[in-house]
Amino acid sequence: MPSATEQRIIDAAVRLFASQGYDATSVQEIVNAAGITKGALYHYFRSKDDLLFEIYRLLITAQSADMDRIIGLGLSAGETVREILASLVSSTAERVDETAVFVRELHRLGEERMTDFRAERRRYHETFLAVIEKGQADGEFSSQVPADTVVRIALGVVNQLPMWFRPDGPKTPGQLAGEIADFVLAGLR
Amino acid sequence: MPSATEQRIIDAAVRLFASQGYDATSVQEIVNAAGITKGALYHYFRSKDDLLFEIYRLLITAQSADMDRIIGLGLSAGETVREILASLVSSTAERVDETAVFVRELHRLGEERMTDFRAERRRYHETFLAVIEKGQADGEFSSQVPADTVVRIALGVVNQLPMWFRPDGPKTPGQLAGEIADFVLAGLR
DNA sequence: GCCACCCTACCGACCGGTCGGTATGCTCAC
DNA sequence: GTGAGCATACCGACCGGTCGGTAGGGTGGC
Repeated sequence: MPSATEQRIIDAAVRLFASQGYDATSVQEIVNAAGITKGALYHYFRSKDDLLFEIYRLLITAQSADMDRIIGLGLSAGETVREILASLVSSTAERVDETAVFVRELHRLGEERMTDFRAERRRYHETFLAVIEKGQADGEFSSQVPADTVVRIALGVVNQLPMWFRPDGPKTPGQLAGEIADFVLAGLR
Repeated sequence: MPSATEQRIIDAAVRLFASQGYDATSVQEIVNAAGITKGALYHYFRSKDDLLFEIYRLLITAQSADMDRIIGLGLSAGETVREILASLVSSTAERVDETAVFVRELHRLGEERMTDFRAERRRYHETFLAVIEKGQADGEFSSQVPADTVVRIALGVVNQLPMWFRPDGPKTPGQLAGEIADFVLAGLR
């Protein structure tokens, strides 16, 4: 469990990285925004890169846990797809800054961490894929469009969400999640 | 029309920006990759930012021209949507690096250029939106999912394309374009 | 024919400033 | 007293951009 100071560093970093980008944000700006000093930051994080990676880790961990929980419910393919999308859209809408940083700065991951990340994403991807393929095999979904393309489309929208979603916009995360799920499921009939 | 040297600068910059990010790429790296010197680069571009903006400009100009051309064909809503997606997916697949830079470094645009860009994107967005709304009004498309959400989904996939599309992958840009168009149109029935 | 003049294209050493990171030491809870 | 939790001062590397200069080709006056 992170200390209060650690949490403030992460919060400040996420906000700044999201609005300016990782490289354009100096460590000094982060510590100023967090109301601490460099000494404190380097007490908790080994490097600026480590701080970025910690943001990734928190996001990925939460998403994977959500996915596993939903799969565990044992719903039908259609209901599972709806639940996954609803949960993903909602959690992404609530953490737009984290997601924006994540999507934009992914390429900064070093070789080793990139490998780890790809493995985790692949697992996530294939879990989702399996749900759709099962739905297709059972005749619940149409097989007109390959399952992997459907997954790409569905996850693509979510990753792009930070580009246009605004918390003060006309639609609540819940509404949006419903509309997106409706559309994806309509495409699978 | 850009000179050969200018073109080499742009090509090198696109490649480096795509693989490392804008800030992480130094001007020196660009000129080394292009086989020229800093003097030459600053002879053609006023700043590193200008170079980035030129990359955006080329991409946006081409996309808008494609869209206008397709609208001008006077096809049905369904055929228009298919044509727009096919052309967008294909051109994006052919210029993954440009698109990756574009999506990732958008936030670096200054105030004025950002305003210009938003106006152009809005125009693009609303042209696409109008096609879908017309299809819905004519009864060619279902109105179950709001047209703006459909547009968001469709354009979202395209922007995410650089994240996973590989030219040496199993699917050609044409196949992919077809599958994506199929799925979007299936969701609109 | 030729030379003075100029212009575009380009070179590369250099500068002011910024940045990530470190070294050192204080302080206070246990 | 001792280690976790910080603050402060500072370092060296690097970066975007500048600037004085050059190479070479075109052009017009004679």
